[in-house]
Amino acid sequence: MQLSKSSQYAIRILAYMVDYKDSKLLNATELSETLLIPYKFLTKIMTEVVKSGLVISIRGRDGGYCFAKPPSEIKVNEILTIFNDSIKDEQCVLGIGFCNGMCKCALHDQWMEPKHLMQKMFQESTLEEIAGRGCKI
Amino acid sequence: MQLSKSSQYAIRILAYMVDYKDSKLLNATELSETLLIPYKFLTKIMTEVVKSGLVISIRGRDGGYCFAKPPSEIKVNEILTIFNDSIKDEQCVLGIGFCNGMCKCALHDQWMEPKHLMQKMFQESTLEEIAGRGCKI
DNA sequence: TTTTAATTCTACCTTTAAGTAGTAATTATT
DNA sequence: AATAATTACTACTTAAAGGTAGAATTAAAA
Ligand code: SF4
Ligand code: SF4
Repeated sequence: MQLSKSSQYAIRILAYMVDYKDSKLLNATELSETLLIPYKFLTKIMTEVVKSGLVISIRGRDGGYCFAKPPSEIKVNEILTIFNDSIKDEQCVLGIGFCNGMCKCALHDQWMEPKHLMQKMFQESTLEEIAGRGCKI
Repeated sequence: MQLSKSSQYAIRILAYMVDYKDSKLLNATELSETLLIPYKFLTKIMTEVVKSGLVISIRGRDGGYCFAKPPSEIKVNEILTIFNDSIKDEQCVLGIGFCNGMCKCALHDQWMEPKHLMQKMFQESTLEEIAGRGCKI
């Protein structure tokens, strides 16, 4: 019952980057050290994030990462989508897979509410919003 | 964002068993075939469920499984506990791990509500209840 | 133009979850 | 007592997630 490490790390990275969105590029070494995320894993993840279009990377000396669009316009769900962790409508706790109106599994009714809350949480929260709360780790 | 296969299967198996709780023992072959769960995996899972004390197994010819206590007294959460899938209070979407009141992660506040709903769902639902709903797969 | 610091690419390694195989132990039936 | 049908045990295999290594590429700065 957790997001994948890739999604977890990506959210933390981008949330951290919000604070520097107008000031400077953040490079992988700095992100890795302050967020305590393995450097090589971080770069692998960020390469995917860059390919998704959320972030721009500048290669070479003095390079780093910055947002491709304002973090106020980036929904958390967009990050999850990159790693295929977005919660789909048909996704079930029990993961049976053939969930339609006809045949629902034993926990279906009670699962709907927390599922929708999580979908809402991910689809409506922007990076800007969540970065404003909590501490920066 | 899903339960482990072990927990998923165990819930389905026990929910199915509720319908036969007073009539007969159910054996692994029958459970495996009707629930489409790999036989060898099913027996492995059931051995753990038996060890947990929720279910009794009768070995040898005409053997099988039956409940050790009425399914109306078995909470879904007891099943999850066997496979270490129970949702702990300190468990986070972002899984950072040092979640205390002092330092909360970016999604903490929004995560609390669905988390509590899921905990409630698992801790309060009995096998009897969930078996009454949905179809038997 | 060389050096240096950065990302990206390709490939691999490690750990965990999921699943399989074979055999031993147990028990009712014949 | 032998047989057949059942669970339990031990060990292995496979697949996926998580993580690492090293070289290639890029671009600023000296
Ligand atoms: S029946 Fe409902 S709870 Fe079960 S798998 Fe389908 S959507 Fe999920
Ligand atoms: S701060 Fe809250 S949401 Fe984040 S890991 Fe801790 S408990 Fe979970």
